Amino acid sequence: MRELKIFNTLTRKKEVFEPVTEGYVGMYVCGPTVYSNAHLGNVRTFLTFDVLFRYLRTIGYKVRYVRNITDVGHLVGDGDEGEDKIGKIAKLEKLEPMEVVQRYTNDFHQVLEQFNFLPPSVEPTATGHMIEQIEAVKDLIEKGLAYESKGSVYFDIEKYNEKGGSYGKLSGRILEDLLNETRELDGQSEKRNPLDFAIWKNASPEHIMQWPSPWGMGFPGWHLECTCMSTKYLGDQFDIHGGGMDLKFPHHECEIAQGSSLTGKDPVRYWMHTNMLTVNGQKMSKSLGNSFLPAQLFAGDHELLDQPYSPMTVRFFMLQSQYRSTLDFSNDALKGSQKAFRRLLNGLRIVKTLEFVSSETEIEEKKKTDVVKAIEGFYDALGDDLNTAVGIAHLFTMLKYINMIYMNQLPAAALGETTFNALKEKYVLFFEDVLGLQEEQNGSDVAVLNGMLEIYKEYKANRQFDKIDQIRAYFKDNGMVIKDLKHRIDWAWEE
RNA sequence: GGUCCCGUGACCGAGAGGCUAGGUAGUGGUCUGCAAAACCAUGUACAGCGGUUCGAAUCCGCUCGGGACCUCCA
Repeated sequence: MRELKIFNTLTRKKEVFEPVTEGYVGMYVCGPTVYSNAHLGNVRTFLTFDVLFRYLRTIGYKVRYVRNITDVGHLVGDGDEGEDKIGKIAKLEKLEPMEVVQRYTNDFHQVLEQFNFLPPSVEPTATGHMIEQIEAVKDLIEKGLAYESKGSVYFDIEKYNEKGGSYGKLSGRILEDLLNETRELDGQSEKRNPLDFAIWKNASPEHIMQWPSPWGMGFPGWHLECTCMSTKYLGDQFDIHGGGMDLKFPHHECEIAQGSSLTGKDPVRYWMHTNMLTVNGQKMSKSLGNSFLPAQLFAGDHELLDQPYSPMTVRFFMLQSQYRSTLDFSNDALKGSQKAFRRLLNGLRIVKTLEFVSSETEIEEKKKTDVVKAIEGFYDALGDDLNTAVGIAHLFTMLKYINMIYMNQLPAAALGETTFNALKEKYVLFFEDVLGLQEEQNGSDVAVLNGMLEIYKEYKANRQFDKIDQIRAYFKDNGMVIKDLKHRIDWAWEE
């Protein structure tokens, strides 16, 4: 098994990954609250873990990837006092809450599919784990770490810390500072301490999402679902927990508090947090109103865009940066990625057709080493805290040799058969399986294209250049170009 | 106000004490009916000012600029 280093938020260091159980990885990622459309910022986070999932499998791990859907309990506005997000939309649009949930769950799935994400192993929902959550609340009360107040139940931060917990350790916060800085909010009288958070909320009669519980009708607190679902499917302590940086505090901090209180174990070994996607240097977020919807991007239908960009272009664009850096979203950057991605994509088509031809040619050691280094470099880069940017740099080195062979600038034999085959095999593996990039279909029929190329050849033999230009124009209109090479005629996606 | 992060060439973006990241754009070349593609060559970039060091984009300090979290957010 190749070594994987992960930057662990808990220790603020890169650590060599060691799974709880050899050969197996349990990974949990906080999924979306399905009350609105997924935007590109959300996509970046899920993309990071999609690539991690793919990479872990590629290097031989058996991975159970759990990504939840939050369909209740996530409140609008401040702390524990707002309305349920889904309930609010349901009321506004006069829908059943489950209709809201279904609509945006479908949207979420559709978006992820467009970006070629692998489905997780388990995709649990909060409403589907009501019993587990109620049991967890009971348990926490019994352990003296939670208390009931007016039909709601709160987690007791002070008790937790008295018993050896250290609330704030993930986000680097000091409890005293937090206590001093907490803003006074209305209705906090229900809590003993402003930092305490709801694990069960009392529901007023008009609240449309509620369930019976020992504390009356109500619904679970947001943080609790992740604790219940992660430990249910991955165990009391599991390997990797991921999410956006903005969930570090308080959401993940609360998960640690709940999880370790319930099981006596620190629930997560490696915490990973993805950085934000920014627009003009500012975080893309729903509340700031600067978010892009994938559909707007694909249609080019946004004031900041002057053309559409395909899902794979965007996927590639995001992979060109490291997940812990902010990534700024701009037209110019996207354009560069589009061109670069098409080059790589044409390389994919080409490499699949290349065959080794043995010849008298001597092996060119320098080039051979170059290829081998690029292949190893790709693995090393991904193994170094998922550095896809560096991985892609190595992919471009591989592309260069693929192109040289294809163009007859370098005989395949100069690399030696083993290296040639590795180049061919790994390029496809890295591109498709690890990075999750793929050909984007536009419905062109390869047989028809090849027929046109035959005609092109005839015209060329007859030096009928006007006809040739016509064919070229036709290809261009369809996003393709004809590659008129010395030794062959082929087509490629226009870059 | 508290905690933390970032500022890299025309643009995007890796790296994190000595070793050409990469991509896009530009320029020159090889090739070509012409193109395109491909390949080759080409940029003395690391916000500013000090300091540590044989050596700093990388470490330390200050200044300027930007951002995140502290409240729902991936």
